Amino acid sequence: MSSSETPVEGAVPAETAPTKIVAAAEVGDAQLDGSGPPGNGGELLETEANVEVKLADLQADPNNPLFSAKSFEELKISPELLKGIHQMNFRTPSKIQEKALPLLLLDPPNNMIAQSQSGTGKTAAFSLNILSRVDLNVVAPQALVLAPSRELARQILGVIAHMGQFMTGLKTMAAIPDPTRRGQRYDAHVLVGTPGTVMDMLRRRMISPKDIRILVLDEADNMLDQQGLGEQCTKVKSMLNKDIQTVLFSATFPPNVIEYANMFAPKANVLTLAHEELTIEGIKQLYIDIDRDNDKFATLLKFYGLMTQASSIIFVRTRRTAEELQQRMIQEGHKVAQLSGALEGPDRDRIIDLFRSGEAKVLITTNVLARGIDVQSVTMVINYDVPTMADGRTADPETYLHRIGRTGRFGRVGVALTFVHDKASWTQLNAIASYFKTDLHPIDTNDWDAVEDMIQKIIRSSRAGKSTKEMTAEITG
DNA sequence: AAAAAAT
Repeated sequence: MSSSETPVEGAVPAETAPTKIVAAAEVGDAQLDGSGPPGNGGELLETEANVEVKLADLQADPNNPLFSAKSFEELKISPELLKGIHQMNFRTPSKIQEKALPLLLLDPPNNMIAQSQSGTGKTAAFSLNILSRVDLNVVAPQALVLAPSRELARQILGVIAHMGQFMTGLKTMAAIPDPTRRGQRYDAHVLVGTPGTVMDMLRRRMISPKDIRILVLDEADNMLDQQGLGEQCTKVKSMLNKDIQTVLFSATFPPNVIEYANMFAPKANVLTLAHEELTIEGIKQLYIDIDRDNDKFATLLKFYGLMTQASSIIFVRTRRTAEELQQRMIQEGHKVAQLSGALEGPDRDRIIDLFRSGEAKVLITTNVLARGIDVQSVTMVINYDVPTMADGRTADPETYLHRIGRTGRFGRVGVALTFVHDKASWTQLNAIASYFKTDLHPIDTNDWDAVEDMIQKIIRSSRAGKSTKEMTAEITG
């Protein structure tokens, strides 16, 4: 739209595109030497992926070193904010942070549309931009972040509050349904909320739009594309000032939403990835062929022991399945938590917090938690149901990618296991694999010991904090 | 189908 310029690769050595995901390295013996978990620094996040940078200003050169931040220190941010970044264990900007931060922080502010793989530090990037622009002397909403779920909104708020902990007087608030605050004004510098609630609060004048200068949509493709969410986000934007900085972030931007994204954030600087480059190398993608639908539950039971090695998420298609599966697991004597939009807000808060703390290790959930949720102890993701579109038949590659992205956070390794039980689910998984040009590895059900051993190794490596860079994990010999 | 509103 705004730029017809030829996309230019970023100022990184042009690596060969990672077409082969079927690497044949061996899972090294995890060195449980207490080297500790990787920090959140970018040094562990060398993804090989090439970010395409398209600048709204056609005169500007994307390879200009000014548009690449090799350190947080070189950015013009306050000592208090820098202290918060260090406190969070961020040492070096990740690839997306390196590219996005200089462009986000320019004055006057530019819009941005940015794509980066799951678990590479998108939240920190837009949070830093927000905090560096907040005027603490004005106690009124100045930045608004919208997310597709209550849980994600709370998580983002936590990151912003953590990063801004040394900014004296900073106030942040969650704009999510809260019966105890009915009718009260939301006078905080930064608000993070869900679209419907924010829209309602703006209408009721509980949120003043007057000083809002930044609007961020996290999981932007989902926010703009999904029926309901899209209208709500558009309505919210229409109630804000016209000249605000609009920032869209996601791991995925399917072709059908790009045009709308460009209208929502016009003249944006755009950072994109080819969809072949979206899969995270550290996530070992497996599938298991199950003969009959009825055997799915029995198969799940076989994995329970592995699931409790660290933390695991089981994704199902419907709220009802989530609840039924939990009941059956409990009947088998297993401890499992369950979360879906069918629960009340306070129960949702309680359960996700139990899962974060590790008190609940196995969580059954719907797509409500498919996107954005960052629990670094998650080593295993199980797709009990293959993700499909609304019709229940067509494969949903984006949701698959977001689901498996709940593991393998910040360069760690993880396992993603998808259940295939009939021709339809087999076709769907194949469509997903070819969409991302990824190979999925079959689990050999005849050699359970080998399966257990292989997954065990990955989990142990993950728990030891081994990053993909340190250790290339593999499954098939 | 799920999510998203105190509609």
